[in-house]
Amino acid sequence: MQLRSPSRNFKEQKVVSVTRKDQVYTILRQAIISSQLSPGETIRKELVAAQLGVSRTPVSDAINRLADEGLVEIYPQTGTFVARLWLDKIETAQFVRVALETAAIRRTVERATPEIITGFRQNLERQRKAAEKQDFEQFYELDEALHDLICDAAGLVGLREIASKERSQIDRVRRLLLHYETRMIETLAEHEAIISAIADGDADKAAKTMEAHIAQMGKMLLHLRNKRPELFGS
Amino acid sequence: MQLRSPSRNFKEQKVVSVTRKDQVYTILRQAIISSQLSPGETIRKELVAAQLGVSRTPVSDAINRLADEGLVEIYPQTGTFVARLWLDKIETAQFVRVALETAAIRRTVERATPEIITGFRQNLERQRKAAEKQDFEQFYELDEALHDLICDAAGLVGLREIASKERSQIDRVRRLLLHYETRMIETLAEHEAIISAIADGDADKAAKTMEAHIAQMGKMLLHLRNKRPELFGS
DNA sequence: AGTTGGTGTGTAACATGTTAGATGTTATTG
DNA sequence: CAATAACATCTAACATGTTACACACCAACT
Repeated sequence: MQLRSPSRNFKEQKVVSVTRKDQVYTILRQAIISSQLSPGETIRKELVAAQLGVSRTPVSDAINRLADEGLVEIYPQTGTFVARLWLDKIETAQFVRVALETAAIRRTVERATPEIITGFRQNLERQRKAAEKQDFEQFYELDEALHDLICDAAGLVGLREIASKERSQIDRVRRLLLHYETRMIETLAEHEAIISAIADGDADKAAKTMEAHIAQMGKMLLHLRNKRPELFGS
Repeated sequence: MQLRSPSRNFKEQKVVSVTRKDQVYTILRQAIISSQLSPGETIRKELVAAQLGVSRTPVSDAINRLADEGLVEIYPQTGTFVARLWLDKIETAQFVRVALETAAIRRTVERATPEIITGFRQNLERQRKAAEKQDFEQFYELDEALHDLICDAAGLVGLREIASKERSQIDRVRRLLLHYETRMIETLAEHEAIISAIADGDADKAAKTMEAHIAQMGKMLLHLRNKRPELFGS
């Protein structure tokens, strides 16, 4: 018997081992965030397991992780549900998002190389095209990608993952809002202002613009609650 | 058969259902953060299960959660280890901590009532006593509690849990540092400066002071790596 | 001696069986 | 008829059995 300790031989945490629970997690998360599964809807582990052709174990593991993330609510011995929208939790998520992304953008301003700026502008160009085509889904994906790019440009290992996780609540709300109001033109203008500020090296302006950009969602949220109260909790 | 949907009848998420996996999680987390389990050490699920008198399932669940939190490293089909210290991850955790806590303190300044300020000062008083007694552990606990109090005072549901989770890496490092260097006097002074700034309603000063306070840890970290390189990864 | 390939072992991942408890329903009682 | 208690049912939680795979070890070959 040999005690194996972590050593250099390990394929250093890069093999993003795609276990079944990871796959199930990704599928369910996507389904929840995209509102394919509605807030409040029941999730039957056994059914999910059958549909995906796996046993209950990886499904349970995936759901536990989603519960940590606040995307599902588990009531012990009773049932599992897609998390409803809780205004106070969304408020906290917004706060965290603003805090992280404004801080990240300040670092990004310090570190942005011409190549990185070019990457931003390419994304903006594609956003413009998507906006012209009225392709909401595509525009939304590019929006998320841009925020990820800015996070990455801050040059901190794992920051994107953390930010993305904390953003999941908000991403879900935004998807729901997509069907009611789009603001694509305004959003695009805001993105352009942010990138310009970064290109100009103006950290304060970039942060301020980002903050205002993120804050936009608040008003629309109340609008959604009036139209679809069943999606909300408490 | 009746489809149960989440309703008001539920003991609304307050019964912090203490399942076994939660208990195991708490025990292991505490053991890791307190360095009772050293970075790099092997964790044998079966052994842990036997020691705690439970089956492998709740242990696995707890460890999965700890892996999400970055406190353990799971190598599929190979083994599970207490996470080693990775400078780049700690750097990211520091960044996140600064971002969240400076943002939180700005809100706290706006909302701090006399009662809340009194709570802060009571904590400081106990810190002073602990410092006089050279009671490192007690002082450290009060330190964490103060940061939690400030988070709570920001008035955002769940913020403390998020901040606490993102802080776990750093808490672990601080515990290890405790044995080498204490800085209790200086730390106490920094805490007092932060609270004074809050009491004065000076948000900028409070945030600046907090940032400087958190940044202190950086230097000591390199010191630790020289003394205990085996705790570090990469 | 260093490299390569086969083999054994131990572990996480996965599957499935069992238990406990929360809730809805029905029966019972005043 | 309302309140309450017994019951049925469904689900997550927990236990345990099985499989697949990563790594260590060793032998054979260059």
